[in-house]
Amino acid sequence: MSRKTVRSGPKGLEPNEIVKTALVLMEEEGPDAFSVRKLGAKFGCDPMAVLYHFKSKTGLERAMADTINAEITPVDPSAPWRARLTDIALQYRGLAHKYPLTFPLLLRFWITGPADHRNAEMVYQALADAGLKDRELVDICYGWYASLLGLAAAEVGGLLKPATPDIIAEIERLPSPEFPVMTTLLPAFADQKAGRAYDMMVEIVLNGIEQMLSKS
Amino acid sequence: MSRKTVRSGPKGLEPNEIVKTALVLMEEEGPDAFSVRKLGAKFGCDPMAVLYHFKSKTGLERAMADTINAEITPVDPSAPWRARLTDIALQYRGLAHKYPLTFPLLLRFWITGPADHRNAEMVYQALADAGLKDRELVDICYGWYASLLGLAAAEVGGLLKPATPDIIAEIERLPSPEFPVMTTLLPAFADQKAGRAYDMMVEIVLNGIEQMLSKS
DNA sequence: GCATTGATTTCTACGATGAAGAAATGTAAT
DNA sequence: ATTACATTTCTTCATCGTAGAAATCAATGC
Repeated sequence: MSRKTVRSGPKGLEPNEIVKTALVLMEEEGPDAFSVRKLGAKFGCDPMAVLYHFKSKTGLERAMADTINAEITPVDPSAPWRARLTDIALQYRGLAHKYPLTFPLLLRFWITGPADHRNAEMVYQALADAGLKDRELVDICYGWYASLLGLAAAEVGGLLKPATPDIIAEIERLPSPEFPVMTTLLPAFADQKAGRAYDMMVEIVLNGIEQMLSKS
Repeated sequence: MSRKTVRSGPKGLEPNEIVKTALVLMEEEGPDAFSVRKLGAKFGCDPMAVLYHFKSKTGLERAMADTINAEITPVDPSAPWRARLTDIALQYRGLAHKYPLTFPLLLRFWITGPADHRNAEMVYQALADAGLKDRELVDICYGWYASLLGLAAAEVGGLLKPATPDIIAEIERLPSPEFPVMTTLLPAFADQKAGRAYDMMVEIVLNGIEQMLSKS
């Protein structure tokens, strides 16, 4: 009546709203401190009320993952395949930066739901238009997706930030005999500005795919 | 007096042994059911005794991550750079298969500890030998590492296994209006045998890098 | 209007978890 | 023996996810 069309229940708790608020909470608290109880508190309702709409906390998290996946906007199907894939790649990077603490969920579930399928469909189409077929098509779609998520997750997840000295010291005390000079690289890692490495890797993979096309 | 032979404490609880047992427990229980208490039980000692050696559960997990990283065996420095990188890539895939439930820790910490640095050093060396320099070298070392872990994690983490029907139905009820034909791809995803896609992606990235070399 | 039905929401309770902090226990050096 | 120090245990606490029963509410059929 008062609401749009039909309210789902006494409190009008809608799954959509729950997920949206859950995303905010996750970004506020981080994956460790994120809890169903705190989420319930945000709605002023019992924790179990929100869990009712998803069967479990994991179900909720899956829905969160799929919801941010749904933020990927469709690419122009008439654009060249490389442009389409680059577009998608940049969008995923954007997602990772917008939801740095939620993004890792995508690598926990890998296949999240409908939005995920829609996105994979775009990649599939682009690769098909590039001229790939059958098994190669499937394999590379899979590979593209996995490496892309890895890259984006690494960028916001801490490949930039080295472990703190005391943590290193802690682990150092363990088994490893040899020790590397590589640490000099770390500051350079931290120089990772504006996703230069990301762009470069995307380019490299696309070039590799193109080369594979010309060979077959 | 002598360090090695003497046990560290009353119970002779050694960090090395703890981590080794922790890895077993993690593979038995999975990341959700893995707990410090159960680990303590395996040693017949108080849970806090194991936490004493690592400052927190997270510290222990970091040590676990670095320990499996340490299983990567050094590559032959005299081999051609492509062979070295391929070797490393395959070793990471092996790690993922050996510790499917522990491997995701590598994507949680990204930089885990000494063993991690040693491995990165090998990649760095290989890329340097390939002819890369400065910023490109750093960027691609970073990108190689991130996409590699993404690929390996995806293979054992479930990109093969589609979400169960009821989970899909659960999420379907949410926002997404359109729905794709892409689902037809999923069975083909599941056909991922013996890491064909993995090999192909490694090849593609290496080709892309080589191409970048010839351009500059 | 009223009872029924089915979908939500709340309540209570349970077992498990990570960890802080004090106390106890063992080992080694003086 | 005494001291100093490293390791282990014990107690306790706040928090967590969720099972299961009960309560609440909207809508439907009569």
